[in-house]
Amino acid sequence: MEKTSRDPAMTDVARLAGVSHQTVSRVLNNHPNVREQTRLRVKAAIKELDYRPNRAARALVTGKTQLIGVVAQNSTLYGPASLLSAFEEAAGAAGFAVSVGRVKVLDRDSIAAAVERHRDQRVAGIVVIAPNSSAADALADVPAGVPLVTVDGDPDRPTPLVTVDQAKGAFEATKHLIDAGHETVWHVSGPADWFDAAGRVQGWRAALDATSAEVPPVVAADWSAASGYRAGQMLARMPEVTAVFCSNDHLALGVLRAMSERGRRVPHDVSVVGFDDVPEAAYFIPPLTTVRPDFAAVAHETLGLLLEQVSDGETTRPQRTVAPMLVKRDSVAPPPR
Amino acid sequence: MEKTSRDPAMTDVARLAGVSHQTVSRVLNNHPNVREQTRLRVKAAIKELDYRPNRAARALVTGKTQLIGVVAQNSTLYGPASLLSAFEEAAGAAGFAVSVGRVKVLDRDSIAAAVERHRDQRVAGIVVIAPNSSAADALADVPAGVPLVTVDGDPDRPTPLVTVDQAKGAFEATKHLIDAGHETVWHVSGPADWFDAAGRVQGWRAALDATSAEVPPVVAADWSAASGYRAGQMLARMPEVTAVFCSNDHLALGVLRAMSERGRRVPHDVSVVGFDDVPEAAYFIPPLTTVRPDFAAVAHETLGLLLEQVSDGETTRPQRTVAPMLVKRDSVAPPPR
DNA sequence: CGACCTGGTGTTATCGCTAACATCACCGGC
DNA sequence: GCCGGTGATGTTAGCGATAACACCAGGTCG
Repeated sequence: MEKTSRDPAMTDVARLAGVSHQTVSRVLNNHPNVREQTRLRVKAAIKELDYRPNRAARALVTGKTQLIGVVAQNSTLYGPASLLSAFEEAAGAAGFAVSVGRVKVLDRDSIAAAVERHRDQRVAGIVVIAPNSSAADALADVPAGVPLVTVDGDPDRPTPLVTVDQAKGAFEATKHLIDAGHETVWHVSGPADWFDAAGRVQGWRAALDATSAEVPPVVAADWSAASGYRAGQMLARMPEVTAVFCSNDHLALGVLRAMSERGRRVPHDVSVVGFDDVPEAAYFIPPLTTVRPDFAAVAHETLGLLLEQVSDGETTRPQRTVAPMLVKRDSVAPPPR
Repeated sequence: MEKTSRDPAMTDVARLAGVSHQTVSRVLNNHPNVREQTRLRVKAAIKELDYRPNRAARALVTGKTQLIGVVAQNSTLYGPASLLSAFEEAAGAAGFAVSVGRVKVLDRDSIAAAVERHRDQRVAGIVVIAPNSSAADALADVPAGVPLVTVDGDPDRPTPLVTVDQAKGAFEATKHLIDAGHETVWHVSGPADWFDAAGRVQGWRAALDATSAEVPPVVAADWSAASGYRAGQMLARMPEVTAVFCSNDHLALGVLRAMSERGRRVPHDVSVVGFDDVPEAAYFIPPLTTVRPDFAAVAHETLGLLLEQVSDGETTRPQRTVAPMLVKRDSVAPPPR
């Protein structure tokens, strides 16, 4: 039986088209100085042979790959998962393959190891989804010279960074509640070491300060519905609580449930706003008013920033922020009189 | 300013160690015929220069890459997301990089395009997460000869496939309810075109048949909590319903909530079992008895099957199944008398 | 004691591509 | 009508690894 012959190479295309392999290369790379007729002949030959350029050979001679490495945590949290998914799509559309290095915990060693694996692969650039402080710390170890963009990372660090404008979203959510007539707004917060959570606290506080509203204590939680439920049980018992801004939709779901169990109707007695706009948010009872981050936009900005670094070596505007959008549904109403 | 000189190559290591580059290659690839002393000298040189082999060069000469392509849907559903995450980890541990090609919808064209992108990259093999029938259909277009493993795909197709044993998990869940004393078990199902959902229906029915229990009509839903809630509202009104097996935990959550709103206590009045064991399941009220698929095991099997194909060209046992585990919590009790 | 193996090493060719330079026909301008 | 420019193409030289073969010392064996 005959062994399957090797994949067609550039010379095979060249032979079929009656040109040199270099001309084939020129056609492939859209060089200007190729006669139209020749270009067509070459393209026909490429199609006929189902020729695909060998990326390894190209990478070898150019010293560049079309690969982007992403370091992400091994979690299924909505925010990071959406971000990753959006980034893969954006990079794919730009002709880059995305290699994902998963990490169990966001600590220094794991992240350093994941970055090393990517460097071994000679990725063109690396994106790190670093939503909490331990992850951000780990980036100090990454040697300079590797194009690197942090997503969801520490806004106080000078590394190139793209984030959702958490503070702005939180500000708008809070202001929306105040505008509805609430005297003040309580806040159920995510984990303190997450930048997302910190930014949302900051925006919430700013909105209260702007109208000289009293600032109640932050109710600390993690990102889970369970912890939102616990926080909600507490808040439901306090009659002065008429408006709650939750750091994400799952927390809000927990609060919604606690309120409902205590007989406090949403939005009639208590208004609730979330953050993330998870797919189910519109099906909560009542449909949840929330803040929608534009993950696709974050992904695009990230890719742009990274490719800028890849080509220029340096970046002029290292930090970019994407404004989220308030999505009004049915969980906000004026306070009861 | 001096331009950063190029990365060290094998010859640089060779020069430093006083050997030929071929000897360096032998050390790197663990060839037997290298003197121990030489091996150590070479290793020291590698370390000193922080040398990393150029994968492009290796791929060029060997014709193989260390890349695995994965095609997955652009969704954040718990099952597929966990699977992807687990696979990335497993492949990473085995020294393979994983390139993810996201697809917006699981239709023929999108999947074919994603597969083509991976073939362009000359991945060693491709994994397709194809949880519903349209995705499985699309695989008919994939040319033979590319190592390919389907995860969560159509069990009736002859392609190499790894799945959770949905039927077994559903069987056990249902049997657990029957063993607790329930006369029959109702089922809230996922979308009919998903294999996961179909397998769970099948297992549920088998368990009922095995004990000659009456088989109530399937309550059809999608995967969302919202649809589970709607199904639950209906079931809660029917006093003869004492046990419900839900096709996933989110559905179960919706059912739980509907039951609670109607004053039917879980597990005292109605028992509920879910599927997936999402992280929050232990924090539902009551903590949910559910079926836990072993995503890590699925990932390992998948990788194994793929690498077998890569090396052998053919596979002997093309279909593998991973048994899930029943996790007993507090949502199951004997029926009320 | 010379032929032969064998473990350790070096030399050379090669993978498929792009960059750089070479070639050549043809053009316009003085 | 010769010169230099320019557009279209071909030729050659690597990129950095592995594979195949060559080589050489030292031991084994007939």
